[in-house]
Amino acid sequence: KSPLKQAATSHSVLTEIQPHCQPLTTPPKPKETLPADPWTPTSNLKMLISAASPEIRSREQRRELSNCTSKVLQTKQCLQEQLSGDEYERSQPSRKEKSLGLLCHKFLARYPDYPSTAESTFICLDEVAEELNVERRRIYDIVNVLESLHMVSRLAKNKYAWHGWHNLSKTLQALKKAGEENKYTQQIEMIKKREYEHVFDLDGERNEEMTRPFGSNEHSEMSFVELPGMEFRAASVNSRKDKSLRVMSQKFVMLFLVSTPQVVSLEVAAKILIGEDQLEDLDKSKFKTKIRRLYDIANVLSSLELIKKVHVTEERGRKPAFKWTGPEVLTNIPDTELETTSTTCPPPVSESIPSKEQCSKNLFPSRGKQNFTRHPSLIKLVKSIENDRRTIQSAPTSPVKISASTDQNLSALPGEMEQVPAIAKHQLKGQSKKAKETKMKLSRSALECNSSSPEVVPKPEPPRSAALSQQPALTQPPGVRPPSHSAVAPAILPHPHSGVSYAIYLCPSQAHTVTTYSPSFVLQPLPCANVTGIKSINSKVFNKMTTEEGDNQTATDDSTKSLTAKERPTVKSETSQRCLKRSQPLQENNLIKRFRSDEESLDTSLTFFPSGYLIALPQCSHGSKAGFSNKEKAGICSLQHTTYSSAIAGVIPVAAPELKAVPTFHITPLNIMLSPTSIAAAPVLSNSSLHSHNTSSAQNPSSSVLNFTLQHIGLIPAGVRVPANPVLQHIPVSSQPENVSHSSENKNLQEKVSKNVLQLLDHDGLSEKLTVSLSLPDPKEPQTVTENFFQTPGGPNTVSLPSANSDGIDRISQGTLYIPQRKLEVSEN
DNA sequence: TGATCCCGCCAACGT
DNA sequence: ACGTTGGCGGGATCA
Repeated sequence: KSPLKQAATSHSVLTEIQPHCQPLTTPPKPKETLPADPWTPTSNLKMLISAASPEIRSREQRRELSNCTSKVLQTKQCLQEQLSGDEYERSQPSRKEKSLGLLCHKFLARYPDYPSTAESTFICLDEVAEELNVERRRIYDIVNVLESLHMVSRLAKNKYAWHGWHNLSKTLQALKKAGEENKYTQQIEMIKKREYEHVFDLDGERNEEMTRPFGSNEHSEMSFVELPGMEFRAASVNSRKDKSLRVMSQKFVMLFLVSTPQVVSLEVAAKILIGEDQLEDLDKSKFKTKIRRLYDIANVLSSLELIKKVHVTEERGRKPAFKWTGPEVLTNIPDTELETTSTTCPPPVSESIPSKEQCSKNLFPSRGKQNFTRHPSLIKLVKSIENDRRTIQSAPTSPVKISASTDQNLSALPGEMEQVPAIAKHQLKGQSKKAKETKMKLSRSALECNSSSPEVVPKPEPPRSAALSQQPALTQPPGVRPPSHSAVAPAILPHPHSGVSYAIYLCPSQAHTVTTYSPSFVLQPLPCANVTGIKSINSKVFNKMTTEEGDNQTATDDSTKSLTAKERPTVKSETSQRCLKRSQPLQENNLIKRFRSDEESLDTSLTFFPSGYLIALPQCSHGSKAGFSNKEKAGICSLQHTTYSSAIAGVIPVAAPELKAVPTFHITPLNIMLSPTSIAAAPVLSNSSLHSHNTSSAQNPSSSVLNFTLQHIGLIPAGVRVPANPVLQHIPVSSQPENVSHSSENKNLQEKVSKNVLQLLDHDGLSEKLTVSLSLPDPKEPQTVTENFFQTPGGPNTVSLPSANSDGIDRISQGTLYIPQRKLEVSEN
């Protein structure tokens, strides 16, 4: 039966959070107080084995950590108790300490992230429940969600198998596919639209589409998505049927995977999950219940760091939402490879380091059997990382609940079974500073092996990254995104002033839900994207809607802007400071206030821009692997800070600066959320440096590489090829003149910039070109195109989207791309 | 307050 | 009949 609330039998160190210092409530069974791990009778043996297992050691570390924090909590509680006299019972286990999320962390901590595939790790629900000291009911909640991700599978009653993160990549791909098939993208838009109309339109006429928005509802009851090779196990004992939570969880995840700003509000999710087939009777209580369930799911997903809570600010006000922070999921991967290729998905806390093999293999994620020669520098890098890890994990450990066979496997296949300690980040939040330091130190060591400047520029980062992320981003297997945005960002952002050219590729499939920003306040007189030329079928609706929204948003925009500007000072760039001043709005007080209140939570309001990819066409590494200079880093950091959402979209693990040593493309996902402010205050670099870089750029990437890259990440279909260097192509840009350069000095740059090509690709692979006229950057601000692009909305720079190829525009108007000027703000916390 | 979401009743199942 | 699962929603907490 479910244990009594207070039946405090601490079997696991992990349960130490449970206050044992409360005398009144329930006399805690003083029974087993031995701190040792009573895991199993063979624990001694395991202990010996684990001495050699890095995995175990790291596990131990993690546990220590959580121990530490929990102890703090404990003492704190005890103190409280003493101080307040008899505050007996209840105040103790604060509600938060019993949260599903925390529980999930504990749960996850029990198992290796990447368990041996040879031996199964089993989960006995009873045991777990007992050891974690919770009712079994709660474990079900967790397990059900994990099951939906195929991280566990049911073997028999009360018995599950733990798979860890092995399957996640595949699962997500499957889910994404399912989501696409289910037309979730459209559904989301539908809901949003409906909602909008509901608010702003009082005229009836809404019900025709309300009832049957999506023509094909044949499926309508999309059931549990299973993985090939996974299902048999489940099938053995699983009497499918309900699985509501599981299915709900999957659907929820799908929503993230198919929506372009990967942000899903609870409300929308609930509506879709409720009514996708059934008539939309806005049953209040049903809705409420759904929301409750979604919270449950979200808590687990959050523990997995697949999502993160944010808030979207829309016309309606702040709405709870969640943002996908999990790995980017590629779509165009053939099923065959889906099944055979086992891509690894790194667990949240990036403490695991992929093996060399993984690293190199994943460098070119999921295109299958292609064999790539590892670049020497990469090998070196990986090696040093591995060394680092060994050092880090050299601490002795105590036994862990893993089957002995697993352990042996681990030692037999070092580097293969990387596991990532899941730290109870919740508990660590208060110690984010420390964590950050640790993280920085570690990342630095990694950076150093790359010979780049050791200075790691501290940057504002979301609180969530307080989690100990002991490994630099570059250690993440490609195709997967490290949990911490900051980790990836540097890589995503191309050298700020290298004079590199970029091609912008928009992925139409993502363009559906793209939102853009409509500047309506003084400081941004120029629209960032002039899409008026696009005559979309839907345009009427969206125009109307977006316009109003834009107006409504004005106030928010201001504050947003200020906020970002305020943060800017972190950037060590005199020029940027100048810039900042220039752009600093009058409402400084306001800003500061706002900033202060949000500085912890990084409540950055951001604007989404059309998704796509910024692909740097590097001048082949300038001969040296010269890392970012401090200044550069600063610039990068600042940028990354304001564009953190792009991190999620990381398709290619360009992440590590190290990779610069390898001639490669920097592909920056343009899942950009820009805050107008950041744009205005973007760092400025010296002209000279720009020019020098420009002139020095001799080599162009071979077109084959480019094509490969594009194909690889699914931007273009296999057959299609694009010119190696768009910059070399002269494409007349008509709209350019409007965006007047402020100085002739900049002409060169301007020309270069304006020649960048925006390539829109169709699902079918029919690609059309659109030239993007990237306006000339401010003469004094010789940034790369990338930055120009970033700055566009704020500064004098503008990007005119549909400037040339009318054909392409038409294509867009077919419905593949519309850019509602809805503004979406996302803030953490 | 509203947003969160813990708790545990109890029904549907499985054995 | 009894144990497992897990839907569900009241109402406690949190912000």
